[in-house]
Amino acid sequence: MRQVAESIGAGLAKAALAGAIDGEIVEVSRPIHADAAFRILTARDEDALGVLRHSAAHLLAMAVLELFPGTDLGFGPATEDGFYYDFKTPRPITEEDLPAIEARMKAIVKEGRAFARVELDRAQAKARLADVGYDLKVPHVDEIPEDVISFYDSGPFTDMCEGPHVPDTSWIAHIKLLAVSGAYWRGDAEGEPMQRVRGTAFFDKKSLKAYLARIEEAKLRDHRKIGREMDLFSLHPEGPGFPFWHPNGTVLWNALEGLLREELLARGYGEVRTPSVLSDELWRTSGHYEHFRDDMYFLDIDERSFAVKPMNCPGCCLIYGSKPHSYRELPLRLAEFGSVHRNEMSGVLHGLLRVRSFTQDDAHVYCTEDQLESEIGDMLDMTRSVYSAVGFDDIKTRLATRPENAMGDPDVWARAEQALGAALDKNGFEGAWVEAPGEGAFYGPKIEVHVTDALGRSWQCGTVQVDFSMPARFGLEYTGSDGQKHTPVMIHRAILGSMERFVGILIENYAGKFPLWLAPVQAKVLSITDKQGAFAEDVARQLVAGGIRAEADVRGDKIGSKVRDATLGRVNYMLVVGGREAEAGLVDVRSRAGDRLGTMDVEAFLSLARAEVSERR
RNA sequence: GCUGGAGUAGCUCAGCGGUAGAGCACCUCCUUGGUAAGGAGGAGGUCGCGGGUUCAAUCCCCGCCUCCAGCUCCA
Repeated sequence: MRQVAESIGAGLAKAALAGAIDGEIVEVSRPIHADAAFRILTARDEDALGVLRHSAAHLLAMAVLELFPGTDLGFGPATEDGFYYDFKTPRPITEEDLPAIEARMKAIVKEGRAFARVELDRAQAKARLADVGYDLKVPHVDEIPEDVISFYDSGPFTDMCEGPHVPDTSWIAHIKLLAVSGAYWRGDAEGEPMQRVRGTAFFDKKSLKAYLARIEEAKLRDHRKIGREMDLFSLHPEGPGFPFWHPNGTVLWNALEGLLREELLARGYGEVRTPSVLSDELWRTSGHYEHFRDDMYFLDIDERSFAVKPMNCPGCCLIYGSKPHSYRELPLRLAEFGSVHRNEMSGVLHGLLRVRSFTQDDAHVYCTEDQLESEIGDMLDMTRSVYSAVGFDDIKTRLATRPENAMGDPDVWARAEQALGAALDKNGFEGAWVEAPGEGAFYGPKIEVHVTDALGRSWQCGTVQVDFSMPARFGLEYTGSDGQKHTPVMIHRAILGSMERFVGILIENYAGKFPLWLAPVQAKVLSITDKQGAFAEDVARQLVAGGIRAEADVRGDKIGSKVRDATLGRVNYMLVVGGREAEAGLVDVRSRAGDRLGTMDVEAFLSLARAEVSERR
């Protein structure tokens, strides 16, 4: 392939880091067979970064083996953000070792060691692994389906690896080791403990720097830190994973609920509330007891066993089943801001992003199979509308299809998957969704909705799931136009997913600098001297009466100090009142960003602020 | 749940076998200053919890709890 690249042009040959033959990515040194479809990858290709990073993982292993002789290797793949390699070293690697490892890596980069592919059979592969002391990988050879097993040699280093790689180590100049952490051989907690060194690599210095800056920026935006600074929420040892919402955080929560309720009303939903504690039998009927009892909280009351709800759907099904239904009522759309509790493993808890009690902006729609596509379409439309209002316009979707252990008729599955796909196509996601084969729930296919935040990070939030199982389990029915009883299809959907998690994501997305309609403190009236104290407080009262969340700062500090505090407190508008303003009954308005909007009367500011709130700017 | 690390004032952190410190925040007083830090004073701590070692433990040891970084998991 290198010759082909050269024949096209010397520039291309130089830029060629890998190629693709019949869709499979390989290195440029690989021969091209007759009639093969091929392309040449340069740093600009999407797949190129993965090749570079996997090569960087090898580079890391080279350095570690040289610095820690006797190290055994685990796996070293590229990841979304970089790469890692798992090691079993004679002595533990610590953070302090990373600079030395990185320096050695950079020295090897300068050597420009080639990645030379060697192909062996199974027995040769095992012998070679044993020879270099990679004991962990020996049994793995038997699990490789191909008969030809490839190794990549770079100087004294060799590794069993599928490839492909960049031509030589000089390509991997822009690297950074980030962390060392515990891992297990093949991710098995019972297995061999290992150490994972993580890092990242880019083709150019600028991208690497930008990535590292993004990590720093993410730390500054950590919702746990901002949550404390803005007094939004707190967590306590008395309730690990159970967030406490403070007044400021509850403002955010209520604003989001308000937004969702507007949409629910417009889209023909009814809102319901169901109890948090329900009898065991319900959870046996729904199937949750069987599948998820380890994650549920149980309690005994009067010799009866109850469980705290881990999901809202069974309760909603009781509402549906409380009376007979006609096909004329369908689709029946029931929404619930439902608080659920799940006993997640202690190690996974993380601020608001992973909790044990959370509130889903849930809804269950009972409909016929024919109505699936239009109902799902409306849900996607609502998703787009809500996300756009909170500032997320970059939305990605995945369609998770029938898994191995699926229940129900495969034809019904196929039709449902078709309906989901069609709904995606017709609602602005055409060409923008990917299929995730086999990742659906056992009871039905689902759509996952991911948003991209201001730092380019992707978060899974919304979900739309078709359920062929639960209506039958609960014996739910409707009478069709034929006079016969039929079982409805049920759709579960959540737009934000979890209110807690979504607020956490929003905090990080905005770095706490919320648009006016979400901001806990929308305006602060700052007095310049004590003489304006009463006026400042009166202005704040007028603002509150006018529907704006306002406070007055009448401390004996200087105006500069008050501006600074309000700015750090992320208050959207500062209304400065000194002698001139108090005299004229005006306020001097300053935005959070520092723009001076001039003096105006309170009514003028109110109408400006109200417009901004109602438009959710 | 597993591996490793951490827990000292509201926050960020220093200290370290002889019962505790700074900055910011808070309170009081002085200052009344026009758009990102005016000054002085004061208050605030069972050094995460429980055991042990010691004449003496915030400090050393053991157990637990919580948090952090990963792993794993996420209906």
